[in-house]
Amino acid sequence: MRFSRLGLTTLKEVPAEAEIVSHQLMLRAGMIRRLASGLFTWLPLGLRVLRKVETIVREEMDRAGALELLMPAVQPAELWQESGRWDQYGSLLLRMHDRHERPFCFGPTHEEVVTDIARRELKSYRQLPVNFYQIQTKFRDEIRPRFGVMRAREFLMKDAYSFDLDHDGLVASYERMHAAYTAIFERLGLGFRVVDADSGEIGGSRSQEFHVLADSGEDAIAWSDEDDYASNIETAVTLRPDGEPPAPAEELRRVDTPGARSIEELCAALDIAPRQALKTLIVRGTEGPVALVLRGDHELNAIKAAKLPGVADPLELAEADDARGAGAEPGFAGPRGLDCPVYYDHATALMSDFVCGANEPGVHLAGVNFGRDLERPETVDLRNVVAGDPVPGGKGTLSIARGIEVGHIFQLGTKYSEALGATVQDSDGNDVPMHMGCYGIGISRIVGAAIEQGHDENGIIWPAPLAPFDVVIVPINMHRSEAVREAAEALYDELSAAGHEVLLDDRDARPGVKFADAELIGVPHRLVVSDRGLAAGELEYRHRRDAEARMLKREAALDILARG
RNA sequence: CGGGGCAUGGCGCAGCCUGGUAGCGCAUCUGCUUUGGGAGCAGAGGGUCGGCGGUUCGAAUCCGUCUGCCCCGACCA
Repeated sequence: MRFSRLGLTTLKEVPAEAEIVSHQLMLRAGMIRRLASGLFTWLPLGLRVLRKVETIVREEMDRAGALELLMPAVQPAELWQESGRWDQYGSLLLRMHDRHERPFCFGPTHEEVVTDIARRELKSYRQLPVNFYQIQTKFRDEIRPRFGVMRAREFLMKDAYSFDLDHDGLVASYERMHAAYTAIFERLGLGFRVVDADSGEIGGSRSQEFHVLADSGEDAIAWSDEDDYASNIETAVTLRPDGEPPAPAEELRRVDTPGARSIEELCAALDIAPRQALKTLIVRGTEGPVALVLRGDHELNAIKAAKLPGVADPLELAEADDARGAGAEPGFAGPRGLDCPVYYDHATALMSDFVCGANEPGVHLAGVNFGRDLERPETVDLRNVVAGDPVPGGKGTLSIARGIEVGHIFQLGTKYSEALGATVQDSDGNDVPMHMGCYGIGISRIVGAAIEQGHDENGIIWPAPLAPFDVVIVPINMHRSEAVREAAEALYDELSAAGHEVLLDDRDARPGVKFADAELIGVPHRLVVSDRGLAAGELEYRHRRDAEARMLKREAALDILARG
């Protein structure tokens, strides 16, 4: 490809709409352009990268024995009514009507459609296992699209669905996908981690997420430094600590704390550390409010809390009046004297001489102790893990990093096959619902994630398998030197013929402009052709990751490229 | 949806407070010079100042309203 034919305009300045590096660089490099919130055009340069990801995913899915098909993006409402999700899915689902006023939606996912195919096509256990997949545009009407292609409303996704006769078969299919995903992310050259995850709305028993590690990631993931435990922080388990709290050293007393409604304000007012305070949250319950009590420096885990008996799911704070009805004063709530169920987090078990709300405006209690001022509580897992927490398996401690969720695999079980009547005959001639798994990869999100992981102040640094071109030829003064032109053209032809994806910067521009664009776009190998080098039979070579360029004999430079 | 902000050529911004000729840098086009890290000079094109309504002799500027976009929260590949 000749640069002059690429139709590309790069930007020196960062468009104001872009918050994170990957979005900024994709705009600056001319990979994408925004059409509306969460909707993007992939320009030729960006599309080349998207296709690379797509190709690798397709090859590995095929290798794992999955069968590619292509389902409609637009789906009839009746299928969603059959599964019960037409009403459940909410406004994430883009709904529409055809000319006959029949309701449809733009598919956010394809469990319903694929299960419909399966119930029509799969009749016998002898046809199983089957894994159908597609690479297709999805639409989810996200409440807040952001970060460019990372959380777009329209995006490219690989979604796969496995069908097995029984649970054991499902587990085997699931393991095959786990292995295929691992192979995919390794081939893509991305640093990633697999973690246990909440199965969420989709339902089912087991689920794991594949995260590309990056500081800008929206998820926090925790893993063990000694065994293979790894989990999204949403589901990472905290343990009940061993031992007893220290004996009380202080008397229970009231302290005036006007205006100290948060832990931060309380600690500032009393000059204590957050871990010496108790945080009491009053949330909605199925029968009146429920109190959740945590150590002041810990964060409530809403997913864990919503699963506790008597707590409303999804988790919501109680109205102030409801809280007062249970004896709690919002902003100054504490467990003492409450008239509602109270859940204590494990970590509170070892606290002594702590501070908590007195359930009166402007007043807290200090020197509070369990066993004396409060009943010694049963504790539950309520909080997010923090770095240094013990690993649930018992060995080592947890580390925490941020990740971008690029893949998610689920064991669905029979939820959809039962709802839609997707059964096969087993060897005894009985109709049994198939056991399903589903497996997603965010193709377009991976492009953004790769940039989050690979960039510097000059632009993108692609992993080799994703680069839009693998080598860029920068001729110096090509438009004045016939020798340079001929050498550059010859090199271009030779490398192209050898199977390289070559970008020839044939623009009549100054070298600095070409260097800057080559680095912005992130082409891994750069060859500079100049009169100076030609006289010595040399080319200048520099890898995108190298600090300095070096002069090499032509053959030596070509040798580097040949080795990839 | 709740809270906050912004909207002026393709991109980044100024002008608005205190109403009166729409401006700067980058990008684009032409010419000349230049040519190893985002060149210089000269010239050119491109904006109904987000839409609608109001106030006024006169609105980018003041008022109202709608829309779009961005940020913080819940959601997700």
